[in-house]
Amino acid sequence: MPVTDEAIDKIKGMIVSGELAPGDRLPKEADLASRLGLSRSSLREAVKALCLIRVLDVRQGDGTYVTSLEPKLLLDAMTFVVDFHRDDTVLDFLAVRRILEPAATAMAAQLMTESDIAELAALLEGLEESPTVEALVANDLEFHRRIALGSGNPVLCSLIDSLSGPTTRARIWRGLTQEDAVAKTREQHRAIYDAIAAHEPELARSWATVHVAGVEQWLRKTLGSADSAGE
Amino acid sequence: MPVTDEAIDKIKGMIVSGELAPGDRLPKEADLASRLGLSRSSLREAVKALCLIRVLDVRQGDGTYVTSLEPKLLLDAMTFVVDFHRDDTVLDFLAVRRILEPAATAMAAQLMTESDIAELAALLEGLEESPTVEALVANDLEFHRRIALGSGNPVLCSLIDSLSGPTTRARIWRGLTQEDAVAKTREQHRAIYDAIAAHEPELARSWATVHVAGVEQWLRKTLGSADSAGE
DNA sequence: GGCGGGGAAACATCCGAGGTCTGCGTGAAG
DNA sequence: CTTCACGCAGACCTCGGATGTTTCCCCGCC
Repeated sequence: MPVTDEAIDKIKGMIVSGELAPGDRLPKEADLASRLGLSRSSLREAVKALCLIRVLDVRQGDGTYVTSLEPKLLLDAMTFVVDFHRDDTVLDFLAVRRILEPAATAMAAQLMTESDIAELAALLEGLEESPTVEALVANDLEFHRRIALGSGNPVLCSLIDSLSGPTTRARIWRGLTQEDAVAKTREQHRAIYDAIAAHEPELARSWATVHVAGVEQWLRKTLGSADSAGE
Repeated sequence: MPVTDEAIDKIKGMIVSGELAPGDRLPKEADLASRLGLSRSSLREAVKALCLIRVLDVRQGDGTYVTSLEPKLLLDAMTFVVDFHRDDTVLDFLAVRRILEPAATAMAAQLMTESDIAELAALLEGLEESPTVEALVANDLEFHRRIALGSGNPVLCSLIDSLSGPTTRARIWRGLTQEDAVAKTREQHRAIYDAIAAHEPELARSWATVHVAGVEQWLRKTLGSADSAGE
């Protein structure tokens, strides 16, 4: 095994074992390198890798620190990974969302406070009559994020957030701006909101299911026709 | 932004844009470095980082290649991330499993073939009467993995697989080997299997829910008493 | 046709030098 | 006494080159 991978494992081990706690500062490059028995160059590769997944945080002129290791932080890194997936797997991701979002929505219907709900309403009201694509995507994303947040489970929230990555979503909306899809989406968002505001978990779950399934169905049709047209 | 991060983005861009397809080979370090306008050292840091999340695959003496980018490969990297989470977030992860596993089990009940089901049965039979902790964990993990695989959705499968990381699971089992928990778990596995074999999605879903919720409840109690005892 | 040797290519590792940024103590000005 | 600018030390950033290791593949031999 390359020394760099070994270094990654060792640093991981130091964190998992508790030797390095969240927020702790690592020894300086030179010291840690000699302690792990490798060169600074190789150590830097290991640190950079752990940096990409948000486990370490290097600050130039200061030092290298262990991040808070909060679920949100670590799962956010997954967004980066999801970006790499090609169109033919989008449906699989959407199917997972179809499982997670209704559950999160039901939980949110039970847990969201009145002020949370008021903010959700403001979000819906804040959308123009004929919004730009960017505004639409941002609003849609924020709406679902607020609900996921309302589930009270940070892992669930981050996961949903990552799965509906900006790239995927933007790509979908780009073709969805036509027709009456915008109006229908708005209606469904409103229905989801109403169910949450009424604290009706099962109703909220159903509307969320309908909503995601609608997107899924539309996407399936679009991809299908694109396939037959393209090849 | 550091040149290394820039390089990561550029390489990512080359892949997402299609300039580099899965399986393609990257230019050699020296060439790519000069093309991206940085030194080999810095480029190597970028490559190493993308390597950790399984986007690139470097083979000494050969070259650097783009991986298949399959969901399984990329989401497997998440296992690495999940390992970093501390005990106090395990419940949140388990709550997500409680959402995903029943759904996957229901899907599996509809989709698994007779030969798949036969293999699942063999797995259950293969467990000794008084298994070691290692055997128990391996068997349990494999049982749930097969079911997740049977859902037909690779993303869902990998996600479930990652969430029930070996570390977490092992830690749970370590305290669960006593008492009648082993027998109860075996019973529930059997019930899940029966429901799948009978192709009864809703029954399978319910048993899976019961199963995961049981673990969740037990863990909540254990963590609770540990907290009150420890502090 | 099969097999083994040898060379070329590419990555792995290390080292050392200069550059840049940050945090913080110091000291003067208000 | 408080505030702010200055400057130093520490730590990371980037670079270029040199050497070791592994793999691939062509070529000659059996």
